[in-house]
Amino acid sequence: MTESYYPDVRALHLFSEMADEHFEALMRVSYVQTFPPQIEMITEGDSSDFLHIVLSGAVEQFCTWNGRETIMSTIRPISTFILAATIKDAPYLMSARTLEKSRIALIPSQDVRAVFDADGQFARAIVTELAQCYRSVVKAQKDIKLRTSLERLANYLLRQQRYSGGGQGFDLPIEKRRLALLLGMTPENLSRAFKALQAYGVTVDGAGVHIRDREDLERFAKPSALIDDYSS
Amino acid sequence: MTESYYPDVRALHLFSEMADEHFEALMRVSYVQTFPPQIEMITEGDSSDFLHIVLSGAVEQFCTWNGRETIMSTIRPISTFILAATIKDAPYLMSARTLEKSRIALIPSQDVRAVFDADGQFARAIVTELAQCYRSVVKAQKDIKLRTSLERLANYLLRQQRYSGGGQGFDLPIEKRRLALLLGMTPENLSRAFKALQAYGVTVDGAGVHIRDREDLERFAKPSALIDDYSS
DNA sequence: AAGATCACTTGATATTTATCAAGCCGGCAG
DNA sequence: CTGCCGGCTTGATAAATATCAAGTGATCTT
Repeated sequence: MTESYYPDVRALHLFSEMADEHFEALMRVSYVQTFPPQIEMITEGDSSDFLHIVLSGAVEQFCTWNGRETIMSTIRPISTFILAATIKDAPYLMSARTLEKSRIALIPSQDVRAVFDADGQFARAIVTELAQCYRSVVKAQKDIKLRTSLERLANYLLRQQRYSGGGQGFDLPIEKRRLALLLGMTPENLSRAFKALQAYGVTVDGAGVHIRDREDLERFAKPSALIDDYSS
Repeated sequence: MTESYYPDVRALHLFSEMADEHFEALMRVSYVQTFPPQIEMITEGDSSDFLHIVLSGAVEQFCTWNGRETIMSTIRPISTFILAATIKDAPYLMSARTLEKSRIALIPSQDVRAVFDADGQFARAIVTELAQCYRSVVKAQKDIKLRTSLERLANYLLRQQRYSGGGQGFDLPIEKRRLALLLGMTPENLSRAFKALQAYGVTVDGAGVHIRDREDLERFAKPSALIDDYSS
């Protein structure tokens, strides 16, 4: 197995500041696996033996209960996931499946915990990352408890537009039926919600979205830094 | 100001393992303040200058957007809050108000961060605490995205029953109008939901709740360790 | 003790969201 | 090329949830 992914992992804020020897130690015990699309890599309730890093492809975290399913987040390269379960040595709260063919690096959880104790910089980075994850879920919680589905979609589109460079037109990064579950609604209602947003200058053609006048949409969506700004 | 609260704070998992000198250093720069009921101590968006610890009384975290309000959690002694904002040195995502007259200890955020770098045990404890907080929000998110309001109430009652000793009767720890917002519904619908749960042996008189047959209610509520077990 | 206030409840109604059942359409396999 | 399949859409309907408007009962205040 090639070591070509080391620099990419090293560049992650989680690993960028730690001592070389500790980074090397982690990389030596980790390995890379390639998964085909639509494979459930992690099932909620299982014990967390590895910290996962998405090197290429895409992974989604989802949860099920009583026959229902919802999507919690989509993870794209290069990022880690299930850090909290790894740290706490507790069962996964979310399942994960590949959306596309994906390369995943796996670092044994016990080694992550060991290096945490030995490397202060790494410990600092883990805490920052965890705090970031925590704040992201709090924002998601505010989004769903304070907004209607139409408002959630409008704000999602505004975030996505910004993320994709700020131009009027951009492509949805995931299928609509998945976006619906991510936003806490059904695919049918997502369809209707897109139509309802035409009144605010939003047009859709397949995965392509066009926002005629951002300010017009913002007047309806009322985006807030404390919900929609994923960088803080 | 008395130092009588030191042992209580020291007993928190967050502070129990750290070196004496570091604990003393934190306590020296911290102070205690007593707030009357219904005081907004923290407003979302403000910068996070202190880590807060509820010594007595009760505090609730809530969020607002576009004229709407929701409650995120209730914090009772002895526990910390807004740890993530303190660590990241980022704005608060949630506001906080006292429910009763409360004594709050305040530790300057910069000192928390400094001791974090100096004390590995403390760093470890912070990470564990943060991971716990993260997992709690994920569970809350699953609760609200996968369940109807009636199911959320049923599971809340089962959790509360267990928490209060497991007997058939127990008292709601917060007002019903607050419970409604915590569960993501209106007070009116909470009232109706209680009535609907009569069909499963739940009776309510004021703050008192009686569950005739736990198993009967569980058949409807379908509690899951991955949503309702707050200890893992 | 009388009046005011507030949490809670109830009923009627409106809105939001989900479900069910087709139908459309583009990609893909045979 | 043709037919099938899956994602998407649409319409009709049902269920869940919110809103509005009273009304009740307890507590607090004066």
